Amino acid sequence: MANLADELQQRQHKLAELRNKGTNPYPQRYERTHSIAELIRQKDKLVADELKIKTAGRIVTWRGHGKTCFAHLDSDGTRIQIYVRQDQLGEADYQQFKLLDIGDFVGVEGSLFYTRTNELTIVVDKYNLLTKSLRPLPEKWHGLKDVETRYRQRYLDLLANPDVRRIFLLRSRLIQAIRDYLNQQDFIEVETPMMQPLPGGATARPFITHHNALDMDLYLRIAPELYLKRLLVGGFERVYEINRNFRNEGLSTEHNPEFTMLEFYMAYADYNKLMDFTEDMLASLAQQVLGKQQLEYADKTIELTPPWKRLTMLEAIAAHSSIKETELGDLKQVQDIAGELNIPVDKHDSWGKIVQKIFEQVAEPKLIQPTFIIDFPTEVSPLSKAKPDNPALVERFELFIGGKEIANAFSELNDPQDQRRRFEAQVAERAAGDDEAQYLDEDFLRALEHGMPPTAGEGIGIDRLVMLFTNSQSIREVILFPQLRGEKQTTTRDKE
RNA sequence: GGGCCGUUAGCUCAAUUGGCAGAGCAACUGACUCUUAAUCAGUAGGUUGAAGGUUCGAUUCCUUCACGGCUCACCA
Repeated sequence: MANLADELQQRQHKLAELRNKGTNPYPQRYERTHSIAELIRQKDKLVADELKIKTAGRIVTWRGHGKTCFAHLDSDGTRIQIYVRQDQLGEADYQQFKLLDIGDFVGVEGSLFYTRTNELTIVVDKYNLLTKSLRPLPEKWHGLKDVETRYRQRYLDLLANPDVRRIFLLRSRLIQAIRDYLNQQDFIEVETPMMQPLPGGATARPFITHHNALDMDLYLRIAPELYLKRLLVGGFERVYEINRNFRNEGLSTEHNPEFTMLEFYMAYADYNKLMDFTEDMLASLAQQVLGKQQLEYADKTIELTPPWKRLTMLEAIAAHSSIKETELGDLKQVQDIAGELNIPVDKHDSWGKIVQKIFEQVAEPKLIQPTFIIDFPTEVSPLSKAKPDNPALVERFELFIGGKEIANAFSELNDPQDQRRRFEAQVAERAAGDDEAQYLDEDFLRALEHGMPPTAGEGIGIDRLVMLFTNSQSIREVILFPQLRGEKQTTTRDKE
């Protein structure tokens, strides 16, 4: 009795035996007087008054002693010990109790006391099986370490590894705190299409799908941007959306094909205002969720207390290399520099694109403390408003923390004629072979022609933010079910 | 897609130079009425990721494949 097939069979036999004795192993409901967490909170009164309680949980440990048994029940991450005695239950019920396994859910009735070793414990008068478990849980002491199993069977990971549970609790609290923060500032949360006839608002390869009844191809969105801006045209002045984007790109420790993005738009603001706003928002979130404004990330301490450093992209390159700003003036110069740095450059790459590549190579990984990189090349920012004094640059920033890009924001381009020219430049790049260049969206241009107020908008990668807040080195650690290759077909043995 | 590393019992891990595949926990049987990584005695559990190859002999060496991790490229 002990390879997996045998153990599964063993548990099936116990299940059948319980059924034969009239036990329903999967009853509908169980009325508790207290959750386990509530028992612990109210323990002083419950012990002093010797009150009868009913609670429920999953059996996670088991120590049998002949005619008594100790076990721990877990409910929603909180554990309590139970003490089961044959002289309390009677022999028949006690023998049946021994048919239970680690992993089963039970409801227990009894009262609280302290053991000799001073552990709060329920002495059980009566129990009910609530769910029979047919597969063994991972081992109690070493837990579950196999990364593949952790991701494929995340429920086991959550049961076996308390730190994993904490990460996803924190993720939930962080997202709730973001909603609270924005709602307090008069933002409204909206939902825009995930399936779009044209994938817009970012430079990325999309997933494509097909609607049968309409007989049309649709793209899973790579960004909600163009729809959110239509809402600004429609008179909503502060909107945000927290939802999934889909990009058909490679996977890495920082990229999952579907990822969660916050985008928000603020009318009458520009990118300078958004930098102030972002500093305050992230520092407030850290204070609220972590209780402090410092992050421990990869052996470094990150200080989120504002103000944060603001550097133009050209200044950042100069600050982190021996390149001078004046050496980045024209296309030929940056092509030469890229060549010296062994940065692969495409023949038709623009000045702006090469400058961005140089920046990513020499400066980006060094931006550990929060840093706004501002004033991007216009050529790589087709939706951003140009700087009034220099049309080669736009009012755009990206926020880097811990060497990762966390946010991307700009003064939104609301001049429909300029926007049309920018789209046309993208179409030309696409024709030249860049399959990530953006599409010309006539419907969006029509909206802009009706008038969008001056607006600043920002996107924040929620997964990466959670990585920072939880000191996680891989995006898979903060996504419950990260994308993996298809699993091998389950073996016959495994199905038994 | 490229490079490097990994895959041994349900879980966590061993196995010397190529020489009988092992331990702890989990499981099963028995003992045990305050244990808590319960204890004690015993039992069982393996297509060493898959398929080939070299060899008297392969967990070990070689090839191909699958899956995972890191990394490079692409991106956020």
